Amino acid sequence: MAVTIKDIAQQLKISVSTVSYALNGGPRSVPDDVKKRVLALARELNYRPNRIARSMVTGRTHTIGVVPPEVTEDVFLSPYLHLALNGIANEARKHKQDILLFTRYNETDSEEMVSVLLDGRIDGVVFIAPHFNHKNVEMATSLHMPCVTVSGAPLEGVASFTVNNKVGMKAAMQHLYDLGHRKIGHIAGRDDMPDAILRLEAYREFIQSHDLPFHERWVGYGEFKINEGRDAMRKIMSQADCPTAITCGNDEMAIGALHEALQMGLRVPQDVSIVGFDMSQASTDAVLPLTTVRQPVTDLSVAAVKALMIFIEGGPSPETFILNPELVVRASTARPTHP
Amino acid sequence: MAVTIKDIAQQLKISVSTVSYALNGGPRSVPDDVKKRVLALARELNYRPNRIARSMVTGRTHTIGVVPPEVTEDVFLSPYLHLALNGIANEARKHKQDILLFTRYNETDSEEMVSVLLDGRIDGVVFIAPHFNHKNVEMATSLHMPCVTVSGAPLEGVASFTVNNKVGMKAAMQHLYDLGHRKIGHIAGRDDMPDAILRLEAYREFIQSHDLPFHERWVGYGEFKINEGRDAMRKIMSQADCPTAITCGNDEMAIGALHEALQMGLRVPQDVSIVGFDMSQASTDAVLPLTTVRQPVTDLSVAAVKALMIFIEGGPSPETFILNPELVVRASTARPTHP
DNA sequence: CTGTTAGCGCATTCAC
DNA sequence: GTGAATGCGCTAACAG
Repeated sequence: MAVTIKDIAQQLKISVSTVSYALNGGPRSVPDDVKKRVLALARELNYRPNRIARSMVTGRTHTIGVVPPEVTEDVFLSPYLHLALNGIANEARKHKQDILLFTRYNETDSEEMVSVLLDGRIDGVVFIAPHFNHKNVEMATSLHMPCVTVSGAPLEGVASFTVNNKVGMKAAMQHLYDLGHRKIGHIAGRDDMPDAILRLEAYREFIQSHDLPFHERWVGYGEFKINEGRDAMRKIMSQADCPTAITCGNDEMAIGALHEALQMGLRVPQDVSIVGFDMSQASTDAVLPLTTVRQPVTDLSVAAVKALMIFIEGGPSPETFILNPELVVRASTARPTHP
Repeated sequence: MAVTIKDIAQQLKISVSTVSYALNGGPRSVPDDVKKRVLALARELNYRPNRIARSMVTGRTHTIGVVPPEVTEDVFLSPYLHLALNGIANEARKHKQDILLFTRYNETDSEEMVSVLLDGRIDGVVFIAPHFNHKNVEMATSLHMPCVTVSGAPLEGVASFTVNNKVGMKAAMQHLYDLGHRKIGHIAGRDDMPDAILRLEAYREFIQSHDLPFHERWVGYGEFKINEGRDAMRKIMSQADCPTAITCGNDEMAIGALHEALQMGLRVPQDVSIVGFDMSQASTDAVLPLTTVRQPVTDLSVAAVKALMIFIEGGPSPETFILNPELVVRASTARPTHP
């Protein structure tokens, strides 16, 4: 049995309230000698305040929740999630908040999911890249749980911290266009992920607005993973009439595409240019540094937590923040050698 | 104000215990019609059980804590941590446990740290690669908090799930030796991290037992990060008399070493062979797939959580598990061309 | 079979 | 200035 303030009170023959005030340094003052004795005994008995009990009465837990995009095996292998988590952890530490990682809610059952969120263990929650169909976020907000999202869908009444995906992909396309590319393909991410959809749309819009040739067979689909990038690349580049450049929904698929291209005997960037999205560490460490669209996920996460904390502490509601991403030109793009 | 079982009881003019039993399906039976009405009203009122309150009485939180090796800015960028976290999350989900990530304890102040751990929010804790000086782990254990460690130091009375670092490094050295290498250098990790120390020791022991030449200037030191691998490699390989092969304390530094070698105009593996440690994803995605010692961190984490849960649920204490790692030979090693 | 009640550990209000 | 008492929401022992 753990030692409680009651134990201390009894041994010192004083009341629990006095002990509580002495331990917390207020709000009511306690004579110095009494305070000293309380502190001494607390240390001697190895007293640890029970935060659960404190939460019951204060309503604050000093813990913020983090909900990953989905709950499947190995979600925590996603580089995107790492960056977000890192930013969240960095900022949370500054606010003396710990992080509760939800591992087991059920995306398909909003009821259950929201119950888990609202069960009292957290003061607020950060959703990482929620899907379009993520009713949970809206439900949680409407039930007065402070929420923000990092990336993902712009949702009704929920502040989102994200980059302008269309601006980013447009910059990638413009870069290729300026280099002289006219036959440009795309490897898109999950079709239920807002970011992926917007990037694909921007690709299509650029193709149209610049009267570039478009073939559905120049577009591949994956779920943001490296192997899917490989598969899509193989399909696209093994056609007789294939593009000279590829934009990708994220860096991982771009790296997969890069590896596959090399394995197919293509030279990058001479035979095919590749552009990623995110500027992940992997894109820097790749065989050759990837040209990519920089999405400062860590910074966005920091901003999201900052706004969330202000709200939790009684400040104004967080507001959506959309950053224009910049293109980072590195070694995976060049002018086409045989246009 | 959130709705409670008391609200439901009042509206239905029944007792809170009946509501509680109806909601929880036991331990005492409730007539079907009453149960039905309770469930209906609960749904209608959007009732959510408060887990904090439940924890107060049951003593269980269904949350396990995770403590990173240290709490500095950007710890969550460590690939090693990702693998561990991923395994922990995978297994935790199976046990319906969420994860509390400690972001703010102070490693230098064990008192404070332990207080945070023991404040009632978790049922047990996984320490990831604790340093040698990690008094906290032993203290937490002695205060009856169920603990396990993944990797890191073998600590008094705490079950550790780790690989045999010496066996792993020895295998790496033997592989190079068998290829014909006699001049072998090493890039070691942090000198306060048990794993790094053991790997360095194994390197030294192999050198001695095989009567290989040893120079302190062939040994570099880093903190497991990619840039430190670069720096160490540059120092080592820019000497007139330099090694033909390098073993590294982890994959990240090996990748740094690889990049630096290439940048220095050296061919890998012809001019210099490089062996990593971990078999991280990055080691597979690198410019050329790294020969490395496979440390199945994810699997170890899964095993650690499994054992932890058994203990939490009243089973036997977890026991230390030490796995012999295997060498994975890939493209970064070959026989020396000019020995 | 069901209602009343005693805590869980703490912060805080109320009464002295 | 200090002790007693209340309640946070819930579970489970106890009493009817």
